[in-house]
Amino acid sequence: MVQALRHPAVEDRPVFPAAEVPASALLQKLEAFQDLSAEARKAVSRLVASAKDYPAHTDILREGEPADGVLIVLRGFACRNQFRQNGARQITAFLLPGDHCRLETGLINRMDHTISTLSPCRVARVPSEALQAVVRQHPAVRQALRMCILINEATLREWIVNIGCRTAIERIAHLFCELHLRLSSVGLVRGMTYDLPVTQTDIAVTVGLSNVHVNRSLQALRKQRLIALSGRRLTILDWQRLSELAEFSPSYLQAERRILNG
Amino acid sequence: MVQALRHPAVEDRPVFPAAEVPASALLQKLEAFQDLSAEARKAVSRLVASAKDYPAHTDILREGEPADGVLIVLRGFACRNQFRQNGARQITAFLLPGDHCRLETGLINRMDHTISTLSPCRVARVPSEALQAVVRQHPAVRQALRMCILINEATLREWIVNIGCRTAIERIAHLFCELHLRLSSVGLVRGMTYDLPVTQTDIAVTVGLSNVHVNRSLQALRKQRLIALSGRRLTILDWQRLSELAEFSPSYLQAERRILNG
DNA sequence: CGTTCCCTTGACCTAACTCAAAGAATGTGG
DNA sequence: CCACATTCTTTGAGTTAGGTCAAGGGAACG
Repeated sequence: MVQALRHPAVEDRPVFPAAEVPASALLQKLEAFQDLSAEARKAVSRLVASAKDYPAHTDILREGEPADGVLIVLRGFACRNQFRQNGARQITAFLLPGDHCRLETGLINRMDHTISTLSPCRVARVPSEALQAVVRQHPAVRQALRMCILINEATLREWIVNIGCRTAIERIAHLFCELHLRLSSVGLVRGMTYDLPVTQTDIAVTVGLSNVHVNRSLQALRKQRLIALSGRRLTILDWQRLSELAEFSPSYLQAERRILNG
Repeated sequence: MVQALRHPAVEDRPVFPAAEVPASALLQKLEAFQDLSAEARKAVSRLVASAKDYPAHTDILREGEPADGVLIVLRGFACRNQFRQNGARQITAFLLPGDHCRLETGLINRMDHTISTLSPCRVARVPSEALQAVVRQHPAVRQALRMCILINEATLREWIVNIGCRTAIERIAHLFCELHLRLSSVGLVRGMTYDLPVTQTDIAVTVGLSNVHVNRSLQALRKQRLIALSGRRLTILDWQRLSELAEFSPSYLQAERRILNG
């Protein structure tokens, strides 16, 4: 069922209604880096079997709470948040389906920031020991997870560049390109469209702008026919021009580019 | 030899002339996290024995070059740089004495950014195998290095917050507080003074501002008697107020606060 | 002792912010 | 299924933090 997305006159239904979200994003992501044996797949699946559902805008782990192990997002968008005393907030990472984040904070095993959901999420919390066991038995899993960690780090650096020296439009364009690639690697992109279950204020807090200015920049992107965005569904109308505008070079995500500009 | 630093009327000699930089910053840093046996210390020392000296403003590793293993800075300030096509630059990390950075970039073992010196540096490049060997024999070293990695990551997040939602003055104040703590953990702070062998433009490129505005913000910090800065030597005159201004909370560095405000 | 790099200052500009309020959606309870 | 409440998005008007350009003054370096 290929979609005709030539015109932004799009229906506003989600691309992936909750029921038909592709199964294990986690496996899909890991297998992009390493072939996994049937047992490895099973072991990984068991790890996340006890995942729980969280509504949107809910804290999964608050700053100061003791924490250990990893958190794995299976469905929905979550994020890492840091707060300032004046109430200002900064999102320092998006956690998409298949993403994991380490919770070990070293000596002091307490969160130094908050992890919360942006949309409704399904999230597994995996204790260190369980993870260690799997990783010890399945080196391929260890290797794949290590790749994820490297990518996460490269992404943090890329975000610093984004916020540090790009204009408002460029920042947003860059974010959209990044999300496209990350989501497509876990099968959550159809054509050039993906669900972006996030408010404009969330985007603002991610790229270091005000919500008003994000709104205006989005309109500029729409006017230039680079994107269509409504009802929390984003379509990239012109990948070529959008990625050029953002100076987006996907190598930091270590993903093969399977972007075909429709 | 305690210094009288009540007045910013300071002599402009470096705090640590090249000759008397404290020996192995690396060991000092690792031992802040883990006690090391004599053999472990020796093994680590051997690892960095082949360090080379680089002049200021020199690329150690350029974007696109194949790379592997780790880089360990023993003396001087280095940094990770990312460039934009228009020539704009963003520093995404400071590499201080004792800091290391992984060079494995995963599948594609190529640098996705450049590492260069800010001041003259002594840097060791350690191949994976050599490091692996040491780490395998000395779990304490592995553990300490793991801590460093977690701290590096937390620092990246903190920088995103810094650039994303603080004012110019706050950003610079935050950077100075961070550097103070990091340098003091490797014995490179005397009283409240440390060498900051970096231009104002470097600072600008670090915190996402223009050099002109950094200059003006520095003057504001001086006028408020929070810092003294001249001849590449920084003195924090009022840690209390400076860290409050920056909303600096040192926990992400996992260092015991041994800050005594003179 | 000249050259180069760095810091400083001034004048002007603009990208992005704030405040405020009106429409759209979306959700909720009756 | 409708009425109400809430949360988002959009728009307008005015402000400001920080940028740009340009040029002079120091300090450092070969």
